Amino acid sequence: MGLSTTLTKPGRPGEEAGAGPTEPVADSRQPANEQVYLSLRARLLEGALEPGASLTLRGVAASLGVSMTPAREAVRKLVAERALTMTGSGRILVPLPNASELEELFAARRLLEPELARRAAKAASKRVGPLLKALQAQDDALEAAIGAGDAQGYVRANTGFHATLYAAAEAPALMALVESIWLQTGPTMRRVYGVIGTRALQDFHETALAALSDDDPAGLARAIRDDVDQGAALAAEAAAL
Amino acid sequence: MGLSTTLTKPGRPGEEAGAGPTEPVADSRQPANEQVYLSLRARLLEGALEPGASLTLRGVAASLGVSMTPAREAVRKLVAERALTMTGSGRILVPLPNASELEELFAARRLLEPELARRAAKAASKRVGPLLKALQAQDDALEAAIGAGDAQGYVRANTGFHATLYAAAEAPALMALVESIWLQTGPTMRRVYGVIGTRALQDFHETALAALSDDDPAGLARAIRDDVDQGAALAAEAAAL
DNA sequence: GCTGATGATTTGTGATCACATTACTTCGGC
DNA sequence: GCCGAAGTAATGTGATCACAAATCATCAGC
Repeated sequence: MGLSTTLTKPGRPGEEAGAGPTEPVADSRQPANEQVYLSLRARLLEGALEPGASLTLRGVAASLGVSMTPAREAVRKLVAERALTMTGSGRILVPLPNASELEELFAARRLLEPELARRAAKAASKRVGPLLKALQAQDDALEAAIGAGDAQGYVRANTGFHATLYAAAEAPALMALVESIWLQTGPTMRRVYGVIGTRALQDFHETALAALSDDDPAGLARAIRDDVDQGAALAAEAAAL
Repeated sequence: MGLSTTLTKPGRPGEEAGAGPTEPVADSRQPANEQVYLSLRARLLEGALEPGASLTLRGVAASLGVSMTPAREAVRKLVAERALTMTGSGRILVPLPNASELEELFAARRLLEPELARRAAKAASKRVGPLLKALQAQDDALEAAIGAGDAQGYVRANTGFHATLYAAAEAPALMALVESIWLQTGPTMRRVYGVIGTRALQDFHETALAALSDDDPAGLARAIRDDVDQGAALAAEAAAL
């Protein structure tokens, strides 16, 4: 049984839809609520959870083999990060940001991410080698996912590229803000994959890598801004879908 | 008994320090966890909770007359918003952002708030009257708090001014990001009051009001940016304190 | 065939308890 | 007087239960 994620119009109350089975975690000495949180978070980031789908505390708890309490902690943490929504009556849903909210989220990304990129470039300017290599790997994974038609892998590799870059900035507070945004755009970003190919896309990741190796923080920031803008355009298109 | 907020080096385990008594809420039909959340959040925003102070779930619960469960929900929500911190062992404390984190937070404010101000100006351009009046009231309260030596009132009025302005932008996603930042800077902002007067301060709120009534979004955004910059300078000074 | 009410079920919330871990206090030794 | 160890108290976590509210399914009526 999955996460008890059901679409808004499921067949029966007990029926489970979407997201495949999740192993009962079990092992590490991490608190249970953290494990549930990470599990849900990863699915959200990758867009594995359908926007509009609903989950239940008991369902989440059962699917990960824990009690209701840690499931509650995890879900409410995600709700606090706006990665999940609770209706007034307490129903938990994967949010479906409307066009206006999506615009806001990308506006915020456009403001914050170039700054993070600039800081990363400055911080890593001494030793760009390892960073470039890691970014190249993420970008390869991204292209591979596109080639393989793996929408989930595409979203994961794309956020991975940005996350790897910004990690070099060593700015935890800014990073937390950006991650919160990603969590919110995650579910819809998956749909973006569907419109890829309907537009001529420019590879700003390549531009970013070039700027980084040229030790050009401003150029890197510009490339990231363009990349976010392109993503915003795709998202706007996908949202209308 | 307060919120069981104890400084890091309190007299005895059961002893309560800081933050005065809080009425047991009780009334409205809001869920208990929300009431606890709002109560803690308000104190955090106003800087009523000393940075570095520690709270306990049982203490919070007892002071508001609820059980441990809603206290947990509220505290963890605040932790998710980085308004509270949990040590690896689970101790809850009011975070004391270091200079570097403070710089990040103000950098984010500097990026996001002018945008929010610009949007507010555009959205309210048809009817600036009521907004101007509300902002003027907040600004009067701010000056009154300064005159009265009320540090808590100062912080409340200052964030109130910004909150009132940005509310006109009707951008909930952006607003949520900014509020998360305020929650993080809140405790240290109280200290800012201590260094006011040691510097010649310019009243950018006045400039902002003028730009708003002149229907000048760019000018308003500039004024807000300057205001944030000034706040950053004060905070940097206060942090060294 | 469709809409409306009614009943059973599921849902989140809050409370309480046991437990492992951590922090604190106290007391002994140098 | 200061430091370190042992015992004690306190803390967050997780589980379980009762309950009120809301949802969904079923079915009667038109």
